[in-house]
Amino acid sequence: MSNEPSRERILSAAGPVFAEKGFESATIREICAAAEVNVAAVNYYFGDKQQLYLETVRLASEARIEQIAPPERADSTPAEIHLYDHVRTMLERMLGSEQVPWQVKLLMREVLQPTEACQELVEQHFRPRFEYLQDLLDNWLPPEVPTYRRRQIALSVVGQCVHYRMAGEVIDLLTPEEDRRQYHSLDQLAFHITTLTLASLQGQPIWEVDSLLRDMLEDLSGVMNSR
Amino acid sequence: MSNEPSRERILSAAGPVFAEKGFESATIREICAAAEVNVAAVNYYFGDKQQLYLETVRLASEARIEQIAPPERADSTPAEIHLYDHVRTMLERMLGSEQVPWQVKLLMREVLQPTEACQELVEQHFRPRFEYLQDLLDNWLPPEVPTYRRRQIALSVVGQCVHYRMAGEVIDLLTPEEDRRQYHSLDQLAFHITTLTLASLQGQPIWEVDSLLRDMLEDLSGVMNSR
DNA sequence: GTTGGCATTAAACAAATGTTTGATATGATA
DNA sequence: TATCATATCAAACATTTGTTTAATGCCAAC
Repeated sequence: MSNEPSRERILSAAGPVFAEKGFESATIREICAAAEVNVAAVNYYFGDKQQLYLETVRLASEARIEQIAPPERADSTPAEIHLYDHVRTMLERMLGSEQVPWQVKLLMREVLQPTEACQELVEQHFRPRFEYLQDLLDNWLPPEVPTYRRRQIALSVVGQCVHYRMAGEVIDLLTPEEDRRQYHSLDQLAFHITTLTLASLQGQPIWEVDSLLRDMLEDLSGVMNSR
Repeated sequence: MSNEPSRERILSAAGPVFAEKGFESATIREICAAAEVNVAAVNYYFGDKQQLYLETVRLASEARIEQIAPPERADSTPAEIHLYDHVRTMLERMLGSEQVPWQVKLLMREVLQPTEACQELVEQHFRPRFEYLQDLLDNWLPPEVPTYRRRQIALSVVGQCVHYRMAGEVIDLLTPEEDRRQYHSLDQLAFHITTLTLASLQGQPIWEVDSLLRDMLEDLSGVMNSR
């Protein structure tokens, strides 16, 4: 860590600080202290505070996407599993690892209160994934369902996932700790959101879709031990 | 406005400023300038910046809740309509009026990054409404569905609503402006979220629930012209 | 009219902020 | 060795921050 060149040390240190405090409240002095470099280094390497911030956001989104990829599946894998994979990957990117990674906190700030960095973020990362989700949903939607309705359903899926991150602390206050430990694992959240979505698309109540999807997942885990 | 007593003028001015910039980035000087009072007035009336902030959050939640109440319904009104009303009211509180009211922005900040003010907020406002929603869902859930599953379904409903506020700016980037104008009205968003939820509970695909709920709403609007 | 408590004011304070400066060290190149 | 661009440093700079102070204005009560 300490033998990294200064420029990289600053970037590594800036990420968590910007994520935790936001652009305004983060101070160059705190970042430089964490990076063990002189306060003048930020201006020397990046020009000013804002350009350091922009560079940090760029790295954050790339890093988080590359960190967690959806599992590879055989072509014959049923669409239900692909939907489950997508939901679970989304959740894992946002909730994965015991404490929230700084990359996620930083991206959340951009979503909630976009700066210059946001447009790039949407086009490079969000839009492609969102369109893939819409294509997935076509497996169940009859062709006469209009485009705007497809988008709304996809937004519903994303909204359910994002909620556990955005409102995470409030949800924790609303949920008994016992239940949280037991039922808020990545797998179980992904399972719930997938079945609720499938139920509304297939015309079966949730609790029936539950066992269907559960069987599919168990078949898979016989073949490969993902999950 | 100018004849209000200073203390109230400060509170009125502080709301929008805190909402827009957050606690740290908002400055006492800006608030006092907007309120047309001396910089010392905040410390005189509230002690310090933080206590002014706490007071502002308290007022924001109360104001927003009282501003928008769900419509009154006859006892015979079907549960589907009550669910629709609840969803629509939630959406209206968060999205209502053309520009986002400062109260909502402030509460969003608390949800995303809770301070002292958040716990009070949850117990006073969020928990009662959340429990009402869970009770509503019991109309469709068979009694053997466990408590944690009820809560998850309720969280899914809330998550879909909140998403349009939290990620509003990103959703705007993902949605053609034409579609936004045409299909993102309060009524239509509430309609979509309600039917998707009902579909998953009743075992009918969305597009069939659509016409069912639409008929119910039209029956109502014959009696009273809410919506 | 004087007193006394409350409200308001301009000014000052200490601390923290982003940024700049000028000197010093380093290490390759000639 | 001398040269030179790069990298690092402590110190200073000019602002801005929340907060305090001490003086002044106001107005009802006695």
